[in-house]
Amino acid sequence: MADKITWSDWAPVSGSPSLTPTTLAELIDGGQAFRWNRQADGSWLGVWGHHIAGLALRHEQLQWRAPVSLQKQVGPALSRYLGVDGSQDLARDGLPWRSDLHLAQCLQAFPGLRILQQPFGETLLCFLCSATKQIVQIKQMVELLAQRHGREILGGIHRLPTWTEIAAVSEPNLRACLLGFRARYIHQTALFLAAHPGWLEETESLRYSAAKERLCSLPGVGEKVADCVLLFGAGRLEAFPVDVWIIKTMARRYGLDGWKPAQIAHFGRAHFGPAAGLAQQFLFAWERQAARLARTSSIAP
DNA sequence: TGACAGGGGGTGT
DNA sequence: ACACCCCCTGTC
Repeated sequence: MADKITWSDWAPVSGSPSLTPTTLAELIDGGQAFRWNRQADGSWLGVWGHHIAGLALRHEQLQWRAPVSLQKQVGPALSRYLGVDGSQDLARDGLPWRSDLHLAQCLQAFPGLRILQQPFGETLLCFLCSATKQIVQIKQMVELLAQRHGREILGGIHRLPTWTEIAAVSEPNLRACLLGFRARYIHQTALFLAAHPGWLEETESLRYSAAKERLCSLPGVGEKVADCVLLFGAGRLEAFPVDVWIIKTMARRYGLDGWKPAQIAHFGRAHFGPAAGLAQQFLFAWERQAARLARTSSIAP
């Protein structure tokens, strides 16, 4: 399928820090994005918007390539997508790692990890799929949505459907993409967005709290999903999504046993500051890795 | 090897 | 608190 494609040569991603295979996997396949897949040769193939790219590591240096016909647009789009402009380095240094030993440990464990800057509408769609689902399953839904309802880009690879395109799909047909009860939320959201042109773009431009309030008015969007959309799809680093992993990690590493999600979110923003969402990503990566290690070595995390 | 629970990046009532 | 859908994963 993807082998019909003529690829450009591999080239370094300028501005990217060196990465370990683990951190690269955490960055593009760790729950921020759902359309990166490992290929037989160990490289990654990914799709966002109407872009297709390959990523690979050579001696910890990040390399990229693109289908030759798309190469010109993919280059700049990829830099933006990966957030390698340096702004996140400042944000990262501004985190309270000097006084927070656990945070320092997390930052050190995943050097180069960052927040992706994905297309806003697409991020909303992906996180509407995410409720009580694991990454593998979310990827499956998103892939079906793309293959069945999104326009083909190249070589059998499809982009995700736009909200306008989704509005034209019946709820049963959405459900057939393994969406379960999420199909109704996505269908209703699509109808709302179709009836309110410009609503999404306007939401993206609002300040964090106003944007979050608007997102939460959509069916199927609560605080957690809204924060994910604003963090991973609009670069709002102050968004601090609280999911079961963060609840676990805040209980265990910060002594917040029994705290409710809203309380944890409040603590997170107060403790980690304006880039709380970036801190969240490191804590999240750490907790997931601890769980993986525990599973393979049967040692309590 | 195949069937069978159990539970899963939440949201809405 | 519990239903909402239903696929993955770990077990027997």
